[in-house]
Amino acid sequence: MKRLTQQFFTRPTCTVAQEMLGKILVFNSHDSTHYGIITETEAYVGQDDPACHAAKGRTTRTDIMFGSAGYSYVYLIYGMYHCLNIVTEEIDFPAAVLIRGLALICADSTDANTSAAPFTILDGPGKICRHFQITKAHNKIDTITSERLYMLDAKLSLPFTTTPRIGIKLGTDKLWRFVVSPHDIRSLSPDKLQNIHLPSKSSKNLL
DNA sequence: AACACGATCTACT
DNA sequence: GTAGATCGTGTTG
Repeated sequence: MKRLTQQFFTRPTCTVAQEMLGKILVFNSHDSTHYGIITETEAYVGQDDPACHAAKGRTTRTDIMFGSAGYSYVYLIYGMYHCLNIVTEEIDFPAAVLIRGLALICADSTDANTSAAPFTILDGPGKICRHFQITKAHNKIDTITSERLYMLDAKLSLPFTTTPRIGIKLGTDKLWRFVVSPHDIRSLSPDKLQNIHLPSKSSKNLL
C-alpha cells in the first residue's frame, strides 16, 4: 500500500476530507502499532470559516494550520480530550481535516472463522486519541515522512453521507462532516480487506 | 494576573 | 435531555 502524499493533502479541504474516508491511519505507540480505517471526518476551512480554529488569525496554537499540508494538528479540548487533524491546502491557507471516526483493524480480527463484527468502531475524535494514546506530543508531525503517524491508501471506496459539523456553534450551515454508516463499514467484503497488507515486518495479510 | 470558554465524553435523570 | 469533569489557549487588564 502506498502512503498518502503531500499532494493528496494540498487540495481543497472538503475534497481531502471526503477522500480520507477508507484510508488507513497508522500510529506507532511505544509498545504497539495501531491501524484504523477512517470512517468519519470534518473539514475546517480557512479564515472565513467561523468554526475553524484559525478563523481569528494566526496564534501559537493555530500556527500549524498555516503550514505545509500533511502535518498533524493535535489539540486538547475541554481540558481532557485530544483531537487529531491533518493540515490541508497551500501554505498560509489555514485548514485541516478532523478525524472523527475509525474502524479499528486488529490482528485478532484475522481469524477467518470468526463471523462476528470484524471491526471495533471508534466514533468520536476524543475516543480515537484516547485509544491510540495520541497527545500533544504528536502535534506537528509530518505524516508524509513520519514512521510514527501516517496514512495508507487501501483503495477502499466507501459510501458516505454529508451532514453539518458537530459540537460547534458557528458554521453549522456548512455540510462539512462526512460519515460512513456503521452498516457500510460492517459490510466491507473480506476480499477487499485481503488487499490490505499492513506494513509489519512479516508483511502478512490482514485476513 | 485573572478570566472565559471550547471541533468532547460519560453518567445520570 | 442535561450536567459536570478539567485545563490550555487567547483575550483582557
